[in-house]
Amino acid sequence: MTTARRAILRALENSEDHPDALMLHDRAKEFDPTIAQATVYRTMRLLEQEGLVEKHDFGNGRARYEEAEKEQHDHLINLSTGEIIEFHDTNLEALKIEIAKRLGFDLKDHRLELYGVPRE
Amino acid sequence: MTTARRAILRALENSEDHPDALMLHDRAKEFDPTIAQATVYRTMRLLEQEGLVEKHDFGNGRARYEEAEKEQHDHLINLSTGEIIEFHDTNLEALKIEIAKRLGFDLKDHRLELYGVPRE
DNA sequence: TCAAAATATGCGAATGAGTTGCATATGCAG
DNA sequence: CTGCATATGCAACTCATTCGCATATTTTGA
Repeated sequence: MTTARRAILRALENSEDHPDALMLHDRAKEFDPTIAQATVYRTMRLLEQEGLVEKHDFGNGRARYEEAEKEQHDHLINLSTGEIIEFHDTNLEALKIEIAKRLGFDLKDHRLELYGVPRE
Repeated sequence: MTTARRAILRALENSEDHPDALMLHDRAKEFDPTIAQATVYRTMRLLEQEGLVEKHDFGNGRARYEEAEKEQHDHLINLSTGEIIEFHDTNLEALKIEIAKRLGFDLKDHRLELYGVPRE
């Protein structure tokens, strides 16, 4: 556990949004001003492999991260604002598992993103 | 309509899988041996913007494409083999729309991929 | 507590998918 | 056929992410 890693973890804890590596680098600099981007990338890869962090691709080139502790949820992206809304639906979870089973698979992972615009 | 574009369209028609730009480039070379990668990228971007092609990211860095005419479906990726299986589930479609609505949004697009291993 | 071994860091260079500038080639309208 | 608009090939460029390597920081264990 190094200064750099502590800085990244703190930056992550303080983030309510879904930051990308650049944002995390900026935020981590507050706790360790000399931290390098490469370290952020390396640490995020590590955290992802350890299952402590989830990596998402919301479609604009940069990977975005969130802590993995929370209960299972998916994302809805507001196309008007870019805002990301988390949601959970039990029926949906069950249905995903059931569909995989029907096709002859055990579901190991999944990815669901809804893209929508606010209803006027 | 140029030689290069015809070559790419034929390569696409002949593809039952979900090829990436490199694969399409290789396959298109059969019809136009001098075609450049840049042309494949440019053409795929065009086709995607026109809505004739769908672009997917199944998670290994290269975008993958399929013709867009078919009816709506999602993908299950076999983690053991990389094989991609298409499926359609009406309940799932309805549920996605309903969830978006519940959150106050009109669903414009979505992305669902299931990752699984064959049940032994 | 301290030195050696192990691991992580910062830096800049490298990678790899996708894009772009530009001079040339091709397609199409008249 | 000619002229002009558009597309192509090539090589150079982006941009996110990764890597090599020399140095710095942590950890181990005597």
